[in-house]
Amino acid sequence: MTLRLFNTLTKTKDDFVPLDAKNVRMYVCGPTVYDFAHIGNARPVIVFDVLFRLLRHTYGDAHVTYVRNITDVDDKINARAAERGISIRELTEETARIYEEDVAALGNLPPSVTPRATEHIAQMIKIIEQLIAAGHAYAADGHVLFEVSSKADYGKLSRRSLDEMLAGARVEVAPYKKNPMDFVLWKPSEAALPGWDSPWGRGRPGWHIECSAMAGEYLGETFDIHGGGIDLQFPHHENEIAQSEGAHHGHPLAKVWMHNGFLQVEGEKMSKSLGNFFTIRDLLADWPGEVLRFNMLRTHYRQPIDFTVAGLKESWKMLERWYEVTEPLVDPAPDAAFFEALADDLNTPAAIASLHQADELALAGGLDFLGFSNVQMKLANKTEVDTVAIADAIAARNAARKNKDFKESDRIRDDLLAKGIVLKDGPGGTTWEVKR
RNA sequence: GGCCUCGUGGCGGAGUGGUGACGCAGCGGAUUGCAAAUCCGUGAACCCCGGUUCAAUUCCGGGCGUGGCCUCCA
Repeated sequence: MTLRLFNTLTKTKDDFVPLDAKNVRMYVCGPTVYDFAHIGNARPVIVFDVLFRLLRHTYGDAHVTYVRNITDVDDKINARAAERGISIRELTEETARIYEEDVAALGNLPPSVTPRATEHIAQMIKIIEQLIAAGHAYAADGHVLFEVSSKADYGKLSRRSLDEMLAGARVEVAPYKKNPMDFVLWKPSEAALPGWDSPWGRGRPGWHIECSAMAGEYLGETFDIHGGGIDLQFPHHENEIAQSEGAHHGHPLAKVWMHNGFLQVEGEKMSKSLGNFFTIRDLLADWPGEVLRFNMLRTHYRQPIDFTVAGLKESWKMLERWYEVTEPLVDPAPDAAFFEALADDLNTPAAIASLHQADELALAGGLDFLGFSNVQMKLANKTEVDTVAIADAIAARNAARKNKDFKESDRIRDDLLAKGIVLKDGPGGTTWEVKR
């Protein structure tokens, strides 16, 4: 089985050949921790978690390093902390903790390393010094800026030239910039804001440098896969490339760049003003994490996805049916069709479709492989109801049915239904579930 | 305005130069005291206009529409 991945850099789907099969390396941009993560943020986490699982399966658990950072220094963070009247540290710690809980509830494995930006300031400063030495950056007015014109291939990831970008021309014009497209690597910090001593005075990093620093620290100059949302392609990833390659004598940052598509909600852009803005936490209150995860994987990662309640219901139904079939199995293993689908650029919809044709063992194996455990589904179905009272009612109803007292048996059934309990009479007896 | 993305049946969603996946819903049947659940069966699609070809949903060109980026809202 050969893994094939679509590379945004080349726009082609190529065979994946690791730089070092003993240590396959992947970096995915994590959250800036200033607020709850929303369902759109969940997509790359889930998608690249599946890739992480597939890489571990292929190369061995001990031979894959997956880094997903936490950005805990940012102007949005500063603003939010001031707004809430709490310290920056309190805000970032609280938000990061919630984030970890949320992504765990969605069935994601923890990455190998979860570095924090504020713990890598020294590495950022080092890269900036290297960039200045290499003629890719300049200090001006307390700032350090990356000089985009110094790198001939700037724009190669997003396939746009400097001329094209300037044509759009809505960039911030600052007097200290040589070129309007030059972007900030380091900027001065006033006393009230977080700051670190640097060769350019007390300051704080620009937006993109933290990823270059952390990727370099844990994965080396060049690694295998860099992932993130398509919205990060420009400017974030483009600038990461410029910084890392500029500091590393032009050595490529990542061999394969992968980008997941955008998410919409009920056919519309998710936004607070439209009232269709959902945090992961909101959704977890109403839906098992597995259902949210399954719903995400039913669409190929590069396609746009429309997140709908109807889709969630369908996902729940499919999962539940499968769980009923697979529950007693102990030693599951996915089949070849399943892996072939995943190996083809992470084609999760095709992999899921293969499960409909699979035998029970392969079905259970496929579900397990994709991170579906059934734990939350069971909880969602059994919590906050009186299971003893339900069992009693079922016994009473079955006794009535035996006596052909259907008026009484139907009364009991309707009574339970009114409490949100649906009965199912199967060949093995009567079971129940919570109505949705 | 520039660059890019996507457009498949009621819905979701793969895939392919020629025998039209799969799932959900629907419909028919089995089962059931009646339902629900379950099982079996089943109709239905490739945005528009050109081009290439014996043959296009699939390749090429144009158009229309969706969405994204160009503004440190993923």
